[in-house]
Amino acid sequence: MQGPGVISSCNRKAWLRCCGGTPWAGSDPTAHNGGMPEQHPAINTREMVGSTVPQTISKATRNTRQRAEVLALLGEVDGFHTAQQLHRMLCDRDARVGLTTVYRTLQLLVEAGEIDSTRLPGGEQLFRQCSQSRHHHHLVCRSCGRTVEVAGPAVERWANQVAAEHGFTDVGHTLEIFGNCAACAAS
Amino acid sequence: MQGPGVISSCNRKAWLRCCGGTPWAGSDPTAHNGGMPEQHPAINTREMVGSTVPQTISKATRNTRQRAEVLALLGEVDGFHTAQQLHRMLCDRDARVGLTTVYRTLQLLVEAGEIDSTRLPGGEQLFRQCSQSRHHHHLVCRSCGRTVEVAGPAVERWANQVAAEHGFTDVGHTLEIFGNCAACAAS
DNA sequence: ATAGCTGCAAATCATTTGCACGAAT
DNA sequence: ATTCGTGCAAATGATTTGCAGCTAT
Repeated sequence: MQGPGVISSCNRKAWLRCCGGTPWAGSDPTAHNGGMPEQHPAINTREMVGSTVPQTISKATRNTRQRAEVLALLGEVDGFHTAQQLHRMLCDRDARVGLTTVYRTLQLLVEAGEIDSTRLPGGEQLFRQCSQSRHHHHLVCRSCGRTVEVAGPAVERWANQVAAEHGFTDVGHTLEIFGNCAACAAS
Repeated sequence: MQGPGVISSCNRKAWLRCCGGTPWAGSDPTAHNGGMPEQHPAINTREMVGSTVPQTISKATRNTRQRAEVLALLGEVDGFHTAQQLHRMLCDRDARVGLTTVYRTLQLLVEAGEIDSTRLPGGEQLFRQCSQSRHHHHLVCRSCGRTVEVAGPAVERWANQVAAEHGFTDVGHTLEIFGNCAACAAS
């Protein structure tokens, strides 16, 4: 049943089936990383910093403890995490925030443009406090989740141009690069 | 609750909530297209043809009627469709194939590399018989689903280079361009 | 014959929603 | 005081799986 190690969309939900680890663990059968201990928050790098992220949700009218908790956590962890993971982390630090609230807060933040969200090839939504306000993309390590924000002005231009050539307007795009980072390759 | 018309990840499952239409219908609040009649298979264009798609699933050992039906349908419709949509279409043409089988066949095809699959910003998986065997990307119309396969050698190089610069190996990437096609913009 | 298929029903799983209660303004 | 936020439980909806029966080979 296990498909080849390509970046295909097979093995769908299988990734998160192991609800404890990072969503990347074991995402690629060919990866060097078999299984890391549970509750191991992904170690990430942020190479293009730029602190522009406020400590309150602009759109929000009320500042509650749980929102503060979520915001605080987002400020501490780097890299992408699923709502479930973030919730688990909150539980681990006894932050007492309901899963529902985590989802709702995350959604608010995304709408407010204060956090980034992508999707795992498997379809699960990932969230990350983004340091850049401009449009950018991510280079994500398949095994540890280490993330690098990359800007690709050339790509933006190319995408817009291609779209224009075909008569498309209101163009937007999604682009993520996956790979194994040096650290993981070395280990 | 409605955010701006950007390609953000809000309004998640709301898209497919209306189980009858194409997943694109109403995907963008700012789109010109309100709601098209149900069961309206997306009209698509395929600009980079190249018939390399066999009529049998290579990996499969047995050729069953239902697989043939799925393959046939895939050969007729253009553009991306969800498994559910394809199944509905099969029902409409009295092809009598179970939803489960559609899912299983589609998965087989993806694993065999005979069809393409992407995800809607909302997370649902889309399938499309791809005409190019090489790696390529898609330019998808947000309202009608019209799809153009585009090759972006420069992007491939750029992605690989960026990844390499950061020490990443086994690089892969996903890239989709969304927009409103000329036809939809005109209507 | 017989290993694969198929499809129904039931199971998963992430995410959403209804609703009554608690908290921020 | 109100209105908004919270969280539990239940609902949703796409996708998967168990399993008994059917069918290509």
